[in-house]
Amino acid sequence: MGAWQHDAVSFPDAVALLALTPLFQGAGREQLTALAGRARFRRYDTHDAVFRAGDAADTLSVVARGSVRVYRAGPGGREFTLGIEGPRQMLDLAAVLDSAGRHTAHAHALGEPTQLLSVPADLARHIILHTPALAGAVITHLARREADGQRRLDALVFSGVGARLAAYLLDHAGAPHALPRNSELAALLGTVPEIVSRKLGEFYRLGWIDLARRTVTVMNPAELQRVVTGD
Amino acid sequence: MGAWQHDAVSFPDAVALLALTPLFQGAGREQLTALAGRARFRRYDTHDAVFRAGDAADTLSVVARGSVRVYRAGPGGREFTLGIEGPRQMLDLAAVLDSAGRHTAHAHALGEPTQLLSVPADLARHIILHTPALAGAVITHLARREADGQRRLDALVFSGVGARLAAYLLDHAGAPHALPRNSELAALLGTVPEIVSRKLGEFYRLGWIDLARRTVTVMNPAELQRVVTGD
DNA sequence: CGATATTTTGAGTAGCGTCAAGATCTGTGG
DNA sequence: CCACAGATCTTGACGCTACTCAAAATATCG
Repeated sequence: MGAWQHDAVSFPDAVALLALTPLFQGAGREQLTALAGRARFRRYDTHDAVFRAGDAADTLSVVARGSVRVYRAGPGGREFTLGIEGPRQMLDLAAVLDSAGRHTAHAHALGEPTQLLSVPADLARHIILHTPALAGAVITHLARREADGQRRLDALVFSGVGARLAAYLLDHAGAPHALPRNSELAALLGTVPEIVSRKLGEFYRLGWIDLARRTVTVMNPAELQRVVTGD
Repeated sequence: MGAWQHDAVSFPDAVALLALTPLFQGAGREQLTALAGRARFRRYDTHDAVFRAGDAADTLSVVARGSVRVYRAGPGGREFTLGIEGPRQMLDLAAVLDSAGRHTAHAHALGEPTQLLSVPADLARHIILHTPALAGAVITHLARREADGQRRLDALVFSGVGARLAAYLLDHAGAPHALPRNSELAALLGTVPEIVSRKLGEFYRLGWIDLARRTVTVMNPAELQRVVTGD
């Protein structure tokens, strides 16, 4: 568990953060102050658990600094990453909004000292439901996530690791991009680190990507795209 | 495309159907009549397309009779079933509620002559957003679907076809259950018909299920459960 | 009873996961 | 700046699962 702190500066910071959060764009000052009034900052060190599957989803958290990885755990220590949420993103909104909600995934802090702002779930729920603009934003957000989820499902069903890795590379490599560890990539793609290593090596040998000290550059987007599409 | 009809009896029928739809439980008479006033019934024969990926999601449809399979198409004619919606269920709610929405999946009618009630998307959206009880129901619904989607994702990542089939059997076989075609099962589980056939045969030979004329009965739930969990 | 669809089964293949060893990287303390 | 320890990456060898293609068996329906 991470240490948490709540100091005098919290309140204005909380209002400012909430005001910048995409999902709370439609909120008025009144709602923001109500939320901020019961909000608390917490700080987490890298790898601290933010929540675990089975925990009651009684607070809605917004990332203030750092990032949080939400994942499911499988047998043999394998993990599957559902998402990595950075600043201004919310954690497991779905579980929090489902009134009987329990978290169905684990989440832990990544990278830099991570700071989250948490507000009680029932308050967040109440305010969201009674502010049409917020409800609309939340619904749009959940709808998009469902579409994303469907895309991920059929990537798993219809295509192989090579295709999923190629898609990742095309997404994240307009500019040269610092690759995460192979184990993180594997968790993102639904495979194991060894396979990621082999596929990366393969793309490199084909000259489709350049790879130096964990920095990747896409050299041949067209060929990668062909792999995504399915040879 | 299916033939459609709109007759004099439509309106009261539409109000009645909407009133029974789980998602519209929170709607008042006023909202129901507004929706029903612009609703139209359409009838589809088996295999008629209800919508296709890429179509504008400009109407929200509720199943009145029959059922509709929503699926994504992969290479080589393979399909992956996202869901089968029966009476009082809504079709691809997520796409309809995402304002810029286009359908990202295909849908076609199944079984009996299928009848759908469709209301314009913008009207549905407007009414939902301005009725807190409705917004709440929609949000809860989308949240549950996200949880379902996550469960399906990790079933694909962490377990094999055998485990997914066993889970299906345990879900649908309190009572003896009429199995769908192997191709439908395959689309549901993310595999191909041949594998479904083999796995069913295997469970049968082990005595875990009984299988006669496409009617399956679970004989040994404990062993099937072990397969789901992961040996 | 015949025609067609569906299921079953066999045989071959490709992709992925596992295990284990070796190579490379990273950070630390001397 | 170097040496060392621990982590991470790479690579090989192997087995298993699932997919493909094709043919035979069975079921379904008129």
